Amino acid sequence: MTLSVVSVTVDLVLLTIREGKLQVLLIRRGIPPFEGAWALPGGFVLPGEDLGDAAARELSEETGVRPAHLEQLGTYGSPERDPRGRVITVAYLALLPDLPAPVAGTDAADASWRPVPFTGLAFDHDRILADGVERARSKLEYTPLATAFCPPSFTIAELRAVYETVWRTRLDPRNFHRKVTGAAGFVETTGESVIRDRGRPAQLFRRGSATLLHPALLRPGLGSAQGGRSATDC
Amino acid sequence: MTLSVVSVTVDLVLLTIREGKLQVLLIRRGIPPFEGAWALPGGFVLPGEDLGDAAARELSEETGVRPAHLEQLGTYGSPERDPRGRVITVAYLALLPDLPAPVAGTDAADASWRPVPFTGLAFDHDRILADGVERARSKLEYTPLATAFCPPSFTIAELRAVYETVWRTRLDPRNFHRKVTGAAGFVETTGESVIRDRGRPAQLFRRGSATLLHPALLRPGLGSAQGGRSATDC
DNA sequence: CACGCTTAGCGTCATGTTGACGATAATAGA
DNA sequence: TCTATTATCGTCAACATGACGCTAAGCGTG
Repeated sequence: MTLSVVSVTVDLVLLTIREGKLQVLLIRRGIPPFEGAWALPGGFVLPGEDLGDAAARELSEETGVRPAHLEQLGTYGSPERDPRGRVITVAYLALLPDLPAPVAGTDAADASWRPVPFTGLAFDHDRILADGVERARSKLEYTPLATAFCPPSFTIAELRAVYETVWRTRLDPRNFHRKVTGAAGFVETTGESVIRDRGRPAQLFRRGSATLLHPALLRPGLGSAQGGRSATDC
Repeated sequence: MTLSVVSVTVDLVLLTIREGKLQVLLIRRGIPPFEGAWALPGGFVLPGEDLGDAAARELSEETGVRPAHLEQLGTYGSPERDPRGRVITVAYLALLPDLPAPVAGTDAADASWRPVPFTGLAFDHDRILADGVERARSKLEYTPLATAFCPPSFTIAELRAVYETVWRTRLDPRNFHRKVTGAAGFVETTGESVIRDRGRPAQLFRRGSATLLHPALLRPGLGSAQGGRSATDC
């Protein structure tokens, strides 16, 4: 049996909502291949390092934040994906609130948030980014992960803005309010209230303890069609 | 930056339903490490071979069947998972009908179907198997993948037996019939009918064209609890 | 300070989905 | 023919959903 020796990297799809748009953290590559192109942040897995630890380390290096949520997205290993040789990458997905410090101490050439969709990335990162966005869209349906985009306390309207931004849809504020407050463990009230724009003050909420939404918040529109085939299908 | 050179394998979680039980294909290891222990089938990725291709090749080698469905399950890369050194594995999940030929030309010591749950596997395969079973359970909810366990044509009762076996639940035959025939594109009638056990003859169906079930068939019982944290979470 | 603008949050209603379960149909075997 | 057994259709109450009316509670302005 021929033993294939390869290099392994982790790449991060870091999503946030800034200026009302879904954005992804990209770095501009300072070295070949794809010098000057935008790419997902990432790096080689260190010897003796677990994959999830490598992803958390990269996340910390890039943003300085402790991840509210970091999940494995998929592994990409096409033989031609890296001109330097056989490099497979394990992609991770994280959802972050709008960070106060734009991008903390980063070792990359330069890093910045870019609105998605964004194409022309190095390697197969277009595909990885697309898979990450689709994963995020679908996870908002049946998990309370939308709160990962929010600060510790937030209003229902702000949570709704997360859904509207990620799903690129408009949701009825009254029905949304009913469903969010009705889903067990999604959010819990803090007792405080604030005035965000104009109008009546809104209650502040924090994340609840549920890990799964019941009932789920299904995306409107797509009756039974869609079914975006993901990279993990064969 | 220290470049970590590792070996990459693919491992397969092949699930089927035999004798009314959910079973997984295991091989008995003929060489160290874990000589004599049961393990998931798998092998090294060949140079120049894509990950999905490697999984499909292993599947073909083990079972001789063309996969009805083969999806990436996750990647496992703990530094201690293989005593021989740094080996990370990309796990794939396939759901198969009860194969006529038990296990076709296999190169492994010996291979056989074992009922799940089954523990004591080599490496971290206990974990991978558990993740695969949980993935299969959850995919039955919102995809028509249960038909992958069935032969080309099947009765509603046989499809229900798939759900009952995988979910370890009992389902109401009348409600199940209504939901399956009501979900657009799940199954389509062939016009034929057969007598399986005793009783009234049942219509035969084949898979429909849908890739997503609408509405979904949710597992009964688990109100909002569960939330099995998967290996891909961090 | 009254008025209108704006957003929050509650209520209503028709429709669709779900679980529980009754009723009937169609076969084999006694 | 009768009975056991399974398939399939129907009914009903409880709940979820989308569309949308209505009131509450702030602000700014004249």
